Formats: sequence, C-alpha cells, structure tokens
Amino acid sequence: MEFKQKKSIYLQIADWVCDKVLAGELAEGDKAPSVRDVAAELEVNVNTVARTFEYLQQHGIVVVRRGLGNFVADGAREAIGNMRRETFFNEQLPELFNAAKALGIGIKEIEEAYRLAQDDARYMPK
Amino acid sequence: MEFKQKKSIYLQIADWVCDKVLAGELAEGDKAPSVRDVAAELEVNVNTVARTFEYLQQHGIVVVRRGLGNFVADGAREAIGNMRRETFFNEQLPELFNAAKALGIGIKEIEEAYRLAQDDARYMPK
Amino acid sequence: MEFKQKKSIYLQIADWVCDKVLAGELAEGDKAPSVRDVAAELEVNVNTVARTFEYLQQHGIVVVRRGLGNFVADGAREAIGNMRRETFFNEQLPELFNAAKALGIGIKEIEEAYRLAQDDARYMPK
Amino acid sequence: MEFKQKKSIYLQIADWVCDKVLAGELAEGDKAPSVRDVAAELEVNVNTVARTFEYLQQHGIVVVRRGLGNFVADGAREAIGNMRRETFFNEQLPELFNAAKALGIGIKEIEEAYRLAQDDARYMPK
DNA sequence: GTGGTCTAGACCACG
DNA sequence: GTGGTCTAGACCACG
Repeated sequence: MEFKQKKSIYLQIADWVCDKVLAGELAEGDKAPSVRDVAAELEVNVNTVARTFEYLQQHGIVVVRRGLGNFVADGAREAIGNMRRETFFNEQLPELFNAAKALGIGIKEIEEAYRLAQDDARYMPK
Repeated sequence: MEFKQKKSIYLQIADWVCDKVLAGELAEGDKAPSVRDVAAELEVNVNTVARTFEYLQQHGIVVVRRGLGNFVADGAREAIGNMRRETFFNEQLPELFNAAKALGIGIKEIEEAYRLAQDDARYMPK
Repeated sequence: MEFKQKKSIYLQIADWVCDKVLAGELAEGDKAPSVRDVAAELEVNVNTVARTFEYLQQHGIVVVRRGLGNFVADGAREAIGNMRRETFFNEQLPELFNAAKALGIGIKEIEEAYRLAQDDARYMPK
Repeated sequence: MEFKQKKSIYLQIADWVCDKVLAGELAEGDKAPSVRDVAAELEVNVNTVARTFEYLQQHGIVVVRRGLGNFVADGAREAIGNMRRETFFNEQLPELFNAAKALGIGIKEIEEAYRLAQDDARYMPK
C-alpha cells in the first residue's frame, strides 16, 4: 500500500479498513485483523495503527473487546456511509464550490470534467 | 485576519497576498508591503511572513529586490491562476469524483448541491 | 566543522550532507541523521538544520517520511552530481573565462596554474 | 544596466566603473561622475553608489577631493589590473579547481570548454 | 528601511 | 522520537 503525503497515514489506514467493510471482506461482528498484523502488512509503526483503531472506535465502526481484539461494530456499514456522506456534502463539496467560484469556474465546467472522468474510468478501468 | 488550524499560517498569508493580486489591489510590479508591515498587520511573527515571501518567490509570484523589498512579479496573476486552476482540476476535482463514485453519488446530486450553494450565496451574501 | 562567512550555514550543511552521499557514507535509501542529531554534532540551531533539509528535499536529495525522519532519495547521487556539474559548466566556468578574457589571460596560463595546483595537492595533501 | 543577484550591486557598479577606466572612457586624473549622477543613471539608491566609491577609494582606484568629488587615482589602471589578477589567481581559479576535482573533471575538459567558449565568442560576438 | 539568517525555546501532529 | 511550525529577539549586508 502506497500512502499519500497530504493525509495522515492513520487516516488512510482507516479508509482502507472501511473499504474492506463496505466491500464485504469484513462483515459486521467479524474480528478485525490485529493492530500488529496490520502494522506488519502495511509496514507502518504499531502506534500508527493503534491510532487508526482508536479513531474507528470513536466513530462507531469498531468495538474493542479487551483481550480479544477489535471487532467490526453492528451498523458499521451504515456508520461509514453516513460519515463519508457527511464529509462529502459538508466539507468536500463546499470547499470545491468555493474554490470554483474564486476561479470563475461554473457548474458547466465541473460537469464536463465529470464526463471526462467517467470516460477515462470506462475505457481505462482500475 | 483569522487563521484556520488546518493550514500553515504562512500558507494562509500566501493565499491572502495572492487574493490581493487577483483582486487588483496589488498590481504586477507593485511593491508588496514589507515583511514587517504584514507581520504587524496580521499580528504574526516576522519570520512567519518571511517564510511566506520565500514561498511566493519560489513560485514566481514575487521577486525580491535587495534592500528594497518584495515586488509583485510580472506574470504573477497568471502564475497564481495557473497554480490554483491546476490544483482544482488535477487534485480537488478528481478526489471529489472518486469520493462521489464510492458513495454512489452522481452528477445530478452534485448539480443540486451546487444550486443550493448558489442560493445560499445569493440570499446570505458574505 | 568550521563555517565560512560567505555562504549561509544552512547551505554549507547541505554541502556537507551531499558530500557524505557522494562519498558513500550515506547510501540512497539510508536514513539521514535526525535534524536534532546534526544540530548537536555541528553545534548549530535545530531550525538551521531544518532549513537545510527543507532545501535538500526541494532539490530531490532527501525525502521526508513523516515521524520517521529524512531519507536519502533514490537518485540522490545523480541529482547532486547533475546539480554541481551544471553549476560548474554553466556558471563557474563561463564566469572564469570571462574574467580571464578581460585580463588577457589565456588557456596556457590556466593550464599552468592547474599544474601548479596539482603539485601543491600532491606534496601537501589535505 | 542589469544587475545579477549573486553579487552585491555596489560591487557590480564598482566593476562597471573599473571597466570604464580600463576602456579609457575615464582617464587617470579625470573627475568621476558624481554619486548622484551614477545613482540616477543606474536607477539605484544613492547610498549604494556611495558605498561603491568608498570601496574604490579603499582600493586606490579613486581619490576623494572634498567638495570637488571623486577622481580617478594615479595608477588606477594598474591597481585595477592587480586587484583583478589577484582575485583571479588566488580566489576564482583555486575555487574552480577544487570544484573540478570534486567532480572528477580534469584539465582536458576545462580546455575543451574553453575552446567551445572561444568559438561561441568568435561566431556570436557580443 | 529592507529582507536574510540565526538562535533559543516551545508546542504540535504523527509514528 | 521525528520533522513542522511558530514566537521573540537579534545581528547582518545591502540600499
């Protein structure tokens, strides 16, 4: 796994875990891989992964059972969806619209970029 | 001026200077306010502002004339526009579309949010 | 380490790091000594060394891994070589030839000085 | 007149004056143009030119006659030649040879660059 | 007056 | 432990 610079690694790992949940690789109630296993797999510091699970726990996506490990919480899928939707509509989108406005970019150009992105995705999937 | 926590102060000051250039308050060739004047006005440390101008210089937005101060570079407006436009289309927009795709959000919903944002801006300007 | 007055300390430290890379003391991928260790060893301020690494990073000689430290970049040796070679042929040498021309000094005299310098180096190494 | 960034403006002006002396535009004993005239002509600060003449005076190239102005000193041509020759052989050349050595560049390559520079100067004079 | 650089010391997010 | 950032204060060359 490659990490981007802009975002904290621990948050990128959180995204990675959430993606697994959404994809069904981790079902609700499943035991999540241990902090140490994730750290080994992704070649990051154990503390970093610990912070990831602390974050996931605070957002109701995992629950800790002491001595047993982290488990995907009931309602995790929904919690993830809500969290992301909220971020999307309340943070990402407003920021983008502000930037667009300042640059004199209108909805037309955004639509066009969207269509181009769609085409790219269609012909060069992955 | 209020600073946000997410972004470095020196970068927020850089944005502030760029905005002045785009707004025509600072024309190309104009002398920018001195490092010390900006520091006093924004109530930040002189070194912080010095870092801002170092950054602006590296991006071709100001040129330093020794002993005289910082001057808005020829082509600064274009440089700022290009920089911001590039960020918009190559970073912000793709990230947004990716997020949208993952959430099953289509262009329709983005358009609708855009219209809502427009209305907000219209009725509650500033 | 003794610092000269003509050049900024942070740039002299950058040269010192580059020399270590060229000498093989620091291989590509190696972790560079921490900002604080270098500051302690060279008896300069931590911020000064931080500036050095910022400079090295901008020139592709080190990469920062957050929380882990600075690492010698892939291709650092080549980047340093190119940087220095370019300075030599495009700046130092033309300046010298211009000065020589203005003084009526020809290649013969330069060659002779070269031979003398060689001899000095041979008999008084270091 | 265009100023380079690396060298102090006052030293570049000093070179400019010395060049005039060597070219015969200013003969020994001639009155040099006033500090204010030079400042106006080159569009620099008066203090900068004052520093230039202070420097030239210290190196025996001009003499000040209070109330009358600066005059090209007797022996100015020779003083300039000596000064430049000394800089050339004791500073520029050793620095260049050091840099060359560090880069593994020998006298052959310097000679070749010299020949190329000569050709350039011959075919594209000025 | 102007920016460039440096020090000493601090707090922070991140790992 | 690691680099990033900021402050307060200082001295410098240069103009």
